[in-house]
Amino acid sequence: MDWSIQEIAKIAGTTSRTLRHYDDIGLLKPSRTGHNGYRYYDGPALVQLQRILLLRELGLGLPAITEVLDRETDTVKALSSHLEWLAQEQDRLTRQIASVRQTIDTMKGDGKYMAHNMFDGFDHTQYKDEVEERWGKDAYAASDSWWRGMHAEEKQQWKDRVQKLGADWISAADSGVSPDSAEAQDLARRHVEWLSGIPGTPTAAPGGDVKGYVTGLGEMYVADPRFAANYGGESGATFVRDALRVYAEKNL
Amino acid sequence: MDWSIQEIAKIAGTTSRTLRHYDDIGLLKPSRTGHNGYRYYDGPALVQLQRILLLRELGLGLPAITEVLDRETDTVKALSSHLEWLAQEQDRLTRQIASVRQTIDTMKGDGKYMAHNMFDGFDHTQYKDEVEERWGKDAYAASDSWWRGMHAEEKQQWKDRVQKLGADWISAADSGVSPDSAEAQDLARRHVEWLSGIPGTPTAAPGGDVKGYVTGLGEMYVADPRFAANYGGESGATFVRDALRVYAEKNL
DNA sequence: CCTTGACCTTGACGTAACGTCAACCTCTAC
DNA sequence: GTAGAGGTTGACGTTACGTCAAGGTCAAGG
Repeated sequence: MDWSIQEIAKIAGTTSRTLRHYDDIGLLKPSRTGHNGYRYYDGPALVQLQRILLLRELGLGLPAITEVLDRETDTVKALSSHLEWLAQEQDRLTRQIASVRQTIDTMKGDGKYMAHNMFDGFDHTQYKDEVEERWGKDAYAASDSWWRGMHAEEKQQWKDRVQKLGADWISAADSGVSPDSAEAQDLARRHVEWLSGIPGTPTAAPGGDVKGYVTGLGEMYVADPRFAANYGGESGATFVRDALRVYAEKNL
Repeated sequence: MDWSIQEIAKIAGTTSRTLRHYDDIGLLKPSRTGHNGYRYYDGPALVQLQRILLLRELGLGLPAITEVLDRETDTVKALSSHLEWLAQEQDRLTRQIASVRQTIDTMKGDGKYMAHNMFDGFDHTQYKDEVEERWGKDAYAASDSWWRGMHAEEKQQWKDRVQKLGADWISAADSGVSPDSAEAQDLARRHVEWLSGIPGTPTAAPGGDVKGYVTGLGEMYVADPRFAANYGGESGATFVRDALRVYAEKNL
């Protein structure tokens, strides 16, 4: 008693294409082949097939399954190492989900903060439309008037300061010192001081969450590549973020 | 100021091949192309690239990234729907891990139980080597002596009973009734009664975890296709498992 | 005998995002 | 002139089949 290819496919809950594939890769050969080339499968073949499908559902790759069935590799052993891989994947996914959440929060975040952050080392007029679109006309207008209110020299000074700070961050990151080193922490102090010059920045006054602001800012440097680019790319931004986090924990 | 393909690759932390790929699929075109075909990238291109790499790290597909960058699709929206997908994946992984654990436990499980279970509808002599290998010579010998101790008629009766039970399970499963229906529960009762005839089966006596035994058995019917085949394949085995679980909960 | 439809076969492309040759051109330095 | 480093365009390989495409085979009916 044997079955045609479609029959076992139905019985086992798979497709004929899959069976042909398994035949091609030598995972499951038909028990008999008609003179016309038709594939026929018997009971033991069905049992094998169901083993295969079970292992596949558990996420094993076909090569691994082949090994288990052919070379008498211990099924438990194969599943155990597979389990490790699954655990790693789960871990990676968990972290990725956290990152995505963080990024989303940062992007649609407070708005007040973001609008100011947009000035971080950029010619903000370049981003007018985008700032308006993302954080509203008011946020843009407020910061814009602050900026416009400056004299040319002040503007230049500001830009120079930004540039110097960015350059120092990059060289510090490149030098390989750790984010909690004295050097990095001094940069963090300068960074926070500089931030305080932007209107709207929270202060140590009651209700001002300076600490949250600074750490959130750090996250954003990493999340948004336009900021990251100003700190030497993602690795640099990561360094800045870590340094700011340490600084905020200790001093704010 | 612009960079060659390897230069930005290094700056952004990726490879030149990737950049060529992005060029091919239209995700990121070089800002300039030399007369010799060389690709050159400028600052804005770098920023774009870093955006792309960020989104990619978050797990977005290149088509999705293209859509975000090209068609002004809202990044937050794209990330949000991506987050849903990630959550689903995480869920799937979690369930798969549980299944693999279950299967591993079942396979290397108690041994005592497994050895007996091997008789479940099979000519156990057919599996002598495997039983010995997986659960030890003692387990096999014990069950074997029980089986050998039977008269031919007894053996035949036993086999008939097994066959009848299996057939009834299959027809019940096919009939579409639910596992907690009276019919299925009556089959479960017969199943447990039948099991009690096998030496080594736990009893209601102190220390005998009949409930755990029966539910574990059900899991194994699903996990091992050789058993599943006796109950009409995986769907049938699933039905048996569910029915046994309900029965065990209520009566054991 | 011929047709029709259901079922079978092999062959081959497509999928995601590049890694990895292969064959060949270009630029800089000695 | 010639390395040697770097650039270019193909094109195959990767996972597990889905999905045509083109063409035999088989049972039933006219």
